[in-house]
Formats: sequence, structure tokens, C-alpha cells
Amino acid sequence: MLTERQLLVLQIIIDDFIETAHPVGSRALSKKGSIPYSAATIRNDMADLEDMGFLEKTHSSSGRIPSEKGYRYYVDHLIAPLSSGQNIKIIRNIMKEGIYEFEQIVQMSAEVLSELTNYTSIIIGPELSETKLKQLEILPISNHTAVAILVTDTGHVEHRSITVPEKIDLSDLEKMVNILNDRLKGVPIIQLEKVFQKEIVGLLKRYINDFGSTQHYLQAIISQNNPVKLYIGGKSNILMQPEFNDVDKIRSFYTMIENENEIANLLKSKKDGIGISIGNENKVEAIKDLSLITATYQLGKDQMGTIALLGPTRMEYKKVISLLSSLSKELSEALYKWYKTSE
Amino acid sequence: MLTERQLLVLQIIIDDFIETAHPVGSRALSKKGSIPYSAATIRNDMADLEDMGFLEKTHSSSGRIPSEKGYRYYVDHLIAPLSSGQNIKIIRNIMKEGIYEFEQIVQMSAEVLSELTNYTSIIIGPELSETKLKQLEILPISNHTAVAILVTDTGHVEHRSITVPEKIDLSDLEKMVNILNDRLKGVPIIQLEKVFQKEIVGLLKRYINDFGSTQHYLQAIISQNNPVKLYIGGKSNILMQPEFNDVDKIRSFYTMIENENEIANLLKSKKDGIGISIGNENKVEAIKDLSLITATYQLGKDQMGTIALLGPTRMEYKKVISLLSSLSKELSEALYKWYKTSE
DNA sequence: GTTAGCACTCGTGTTATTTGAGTGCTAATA
DNA sequence: TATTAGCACTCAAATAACACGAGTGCTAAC
Repeated sequence: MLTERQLLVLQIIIDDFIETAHPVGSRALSKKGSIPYSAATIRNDMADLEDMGFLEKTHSSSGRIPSEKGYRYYVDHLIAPLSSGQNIKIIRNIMKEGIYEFEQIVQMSAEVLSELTNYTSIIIGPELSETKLKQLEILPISNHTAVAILVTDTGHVEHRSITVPEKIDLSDLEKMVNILNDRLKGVPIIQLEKVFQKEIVGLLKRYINDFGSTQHYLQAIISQNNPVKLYIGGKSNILMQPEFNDVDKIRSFYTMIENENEIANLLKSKKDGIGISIGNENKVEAIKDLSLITATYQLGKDQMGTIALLGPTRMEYKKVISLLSSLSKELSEALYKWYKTSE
Repeated sequence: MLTERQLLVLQIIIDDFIETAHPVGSRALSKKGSIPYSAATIRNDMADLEDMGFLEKTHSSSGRIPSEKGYRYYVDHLIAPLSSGQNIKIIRNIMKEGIYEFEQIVQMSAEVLSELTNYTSIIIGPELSETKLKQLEILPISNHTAVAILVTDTGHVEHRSITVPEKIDLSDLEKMVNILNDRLKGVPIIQLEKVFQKEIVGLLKRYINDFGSTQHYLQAIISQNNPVKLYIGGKSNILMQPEFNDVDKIRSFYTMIENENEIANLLKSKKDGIGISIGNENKVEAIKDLSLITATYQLGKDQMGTIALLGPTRMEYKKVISLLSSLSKELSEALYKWYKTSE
């Protein structure tokens, strides 16, 4: 069990290291006056804390730095959630702004988040699993081409250009779109393709000549390719952190951050509330020496997205946690206001 | 005036330096056998070339590296445009792929471009100045909100969520949209707002009760905020270049590349054809030690976009130039095929 | 005009040396 | 018994000293 003083020592060391990024030594601590004990006393506690695995040395005669276990203890027991009044204001101001659409709000949130912290922020848009089709439209652009536009009940718009097979004529197209709309409105996006196959293919075959060649076509319109959107802010901000003073680290960080799939998977698995993964607690190899703090936000009943900050394990956990939880709250509220009458 | 041999020396030195990134010395050159003269002879020519400003030394007893003037001479006189057969194939294959829409083609082009070169590629979407409105739609999502969708005659889709003022009722909205469509179809996107002000505001005032509160509203839908899209590929690719072995350079590169406005302006000013800016020839401070190669592509009559590669001044100009010119040709052709019947 | 030869330069890489902040341990102190 | 002072020891980082080698410029010979 840890004594009072050991707790204090641990806390001060971690705070100090988070601030300065330099190993902290007993003599310096004692001199700084933040703790009223002599260097020798502190030294003994440090040795104990190291034995217990909360601290580490970078080399045999260096000052101590927190281990991952140390950080873990710190965030679990030593952190007093800091209410970040001023930051909340900044966030609220974004939310207030007028005509932005959801995408823009999220994008801006990501940027501000990273601005305020100097870490890299990642926001993943809400999954569309529960979203339903509101309207499907196909607009001919020329003889060959058309745009298909899908609108969901949350106001999300997907569109894709397509080249139209020669054989289809305009009145047929109109007929098909009508049928599709009749049958597909209200169907969850994720099931569009299934419903199309089961209920509509047969129907259309009856009404449309030579439907075979068109089928694969409509299908392409309907089958969404993973529409989860990722917003990343401050990719270069993180270069300010001293742990990125090494070219190789930068390289590997950027190759990781550009691989959107990996990141998406990383965040999708997150549960409700605040999540903290420190260093090796992360399952993804590429960020095993970073920390990832996540928070979820709600859109409607059970759809949700995740906002996250990625930074060195030496992270300003206090600040980050309070920031993320306020942002997630604000974001949920803004979305709620936005969509509240749409259910 | 330069002698034959001096030209040869210059060319070989630049080629060599582009390949290895190491200053090249007379002895090594002579030994390598690519030129049948002794080190001393080469040395004399090098000294002359340096006097004329084509070469530089990194320090008093180092080998020579090309100066910016040297590169300039090289691209203007010494380069035989290399036909890159295999690369063209790769590019063609992208263009062939089926259902992609314009955005996707461009995105993929950017990625391939950077893949093939290890530089950072930038593609700027065609300006919408000449594009005309094809269809405007406003779809109510809930009591408060709606999505506005604008489709252009090139199949480009813009959309934005809006909150609807309480006062407007649905039938009014429908009326307004009809009027807007009637009057605005075929109007160039860029003039939408002007036409709206001049021709439509008056009209709507007559038909709609309490139009004042709605006006600012519709306007927000119509006024596009700079819809020029930027596609950047291989932001991290460029880290492979040895000139980016310095953390500060990386930092400044990334802060630059994330500033989309600056980049957009950089590219927008480019004239037709291939453009080469070496080092200080660039007007933008942040890339004064890089080279930027640009090529334009056409969409229709006079709309165009720009594709570009950004890399160290020690760039594989031969390869890059041929690659860019084939890509711009292919891109224009693909777009032409895509839209040819839409005019 | 070309080349060989030679003295000189200077970045790079290696090895020694010094310095200073840190540690662990033991003995003295409150 | 808990704390502190004192001391010998460690090691990273900074500095200096040195050799090496690829390069240059210049002069004289071919």
C-alpha cells in the first residue's frame, strides 16, 4: 500500500514530467519546494515507487519518469477533474454558429480540440446503422451520366456519379426511381441492399424491359461503401511535442495517421463514456507508445460517434479529459437540438 | 557560352546529384567512367560552371551541387522528355475503372502520382466558374431542419443542412423552391447570388407572406463558400526524401501543407501547360526550398484544374514532367468522355 | 588543351575528458 | 523509528582532440 507521502511524490513527479518532459530527480524536487521533505527522503520514496512499478529510470543514475502503470494509477486515482471554464466557452461558440451542417461542426470541433491541446484530434462521424433512407433521387446529367443522391432521415447526403447504360430511357428511369422510393423510404441504410434484392428486383423485372442489364446498376447506387467519416485535426500540431523530435517517429506516426481504416477500427470499438488507453494498453501496434483518450457522443437514441485525442503518453490528462467530456456533451446537445423533432 | 564538355559535365553532375543527393566531386566522376576526361579537366570545367552560377559548393572543399540556376538551365535545355510508357498504363487503368465519380478519380490520381514519385501531389478541382445550376432541392428533414441540395450541370453535388425558421410552412417552401428552380436553372453557380438578388427577391416578396425573415435564409443556401476542392496525396511520402531528415523542415512543411488556402492560391494562378518553379522562383515563402511542377487539365471549354507535384529542388524532373503531362492529358480525356454529351 | 602531382581544406566519425545532475547506501540526528 | 546529511559512484551530454578521406585549386609537365 502506498503511504500518503508516496502518493504525493508520485503525483508531483508525474505532474512535473508532464509539464517539462524531463526526468525528475529528488534533489531538484526538494529544492523546488513543492514538497517539504529532503532529497534523501524523497529518494527513498522514489525507490519504493520504482519497486512497485510506478516509476522508471531512463538510465541507472537518471531522474525518474512515470511508467505506464504510473500513468494508469495517476488517471485512476490522482486526477481531480479540472473544470475548464474557458475552453467550454470556446466550444459553445462553435456550436452556436448558424448554418453549419453537421460535418462542418464536427470538422471545426476537431480543429479546435487539437488547437487547445497540441495533440492530434480524431472524430468519427456517427454510424449510419440506424439511419433511414429519406429520399432517393437520380438526376440525369447527360445522355451517359447521372447523379444519384441519397438523403437520410438525419439529413445526411450521399451522392455518386454514374454512367447510365445506353438502353435505359428516361421514362423508365423515372418509373424505377419512383418504385425505389416507394419501397425503400424508411429502410435503414444498412439494409438497403438486402431489401432491394428481396423485394424490389422481382417487382422491377415485371415493369421494366430488359431489366437484367440495369440491375447491377441500381445496386451500385444503393450499396454504400462504408460511409463512416473521419475528421482529423492538427496532424502537424503534434510535431510540437518533444517526443516527436525524432524523424523516424514522425515517419511512423504519419504513415499510421494516413491509414484511415486502421484509425476507424480503433475508434469504432470504443464503449460509452471516457476511455483512456495508455501506451501498450492500445491494441494497435502503431500507437503503442502514445496515449489515446476517447469520448463518445450521441445522436438520437443509440447512434453514436467518438471523439478522441492522440498524444504522447506524457499527456495532459487532466486537461484532455475535461475537455473531451465537455465537448462530447456539447456535441450531443447540439445534435439533439438539431434533430430533436425528426423522430 | 558553355562548351560541349561543360554541358556534359553539368548534365552528369545534376543527374548524379538528383539520384544520390550527395555532392559530386571531380575524382569520383572521372572514375565512374561516365565521362572520358581526367579529374583535373573536369575540375576546371566545374570551376567554370561554378563561376557562371550553375553549380555550388556546400563548403570550400566539398563536391559540387547544382544551384537553382543550374536546375533551371537543366530543365530548360538539358532534359529530353522521357516517355514513361509503364506509368501511362497505370494511369490509364485508373481512368478505366467504372463507377467512380469525378472526385474519386481525382483523389486516386493524386495518390498514384505521389506513389510513383515519392513526392507530395496536389490536385485542385476544376473551378466552378462556368458550371451552371442544374437543379436545386430543399428537403425537409424535421420541423426545424432541412437539407438543401444543389446539382450542377457537371454532376457536381453540393449540400448543406439548414435550420428552417418557424414561420415558413411547407407549401410555401415548395412554392419557393419551384420559383427558384424556374429562375435559376442554367445560371452559372458563381452568379447565383446576384441573380437571386436582382430577379427573384422581388418576385418572392409578392408570393410569400412575411418573406423578409426568409430571405437571408435562402441566400445562405445559394451563396457558395469557395467550393474549390483540394486533393493532396502522399503527405507522408515526402518524408522518404533525405532532405527531410531534419525535424524543423518537416514541421514547416506540414504547417504549410495543412494550410489549404495558401496552397489553393498557389495553384490557382498557374497558366496552361507545364509550369516549373524551382526554389526561390516560388513566390510563397514556405516552399522556397522546394520545387513545384504543375500541369493543367481541362474540363469542357475553358474550365480547368491543376495537378502538381511538390518535392525537393533535387527532383527527378524528367520523370515528373513526363508523368504530369501524361496524367493531365488522360485526365482531360476522361473528363471529356464523361461529360461530352452534356453540353 | 589536357593531365599529373601536390599542398591544403573541411566535414565526418572516433575517442577521451569533463561536467553535472542523479542515485544508493550508511551513519548521524530528531 | 522516521528523517536527513554526507559521500562515493554512475552515466548522458557536451566539448575537445585527432585521424581520415573525398574534395579543391594551382602549377608544371605532357
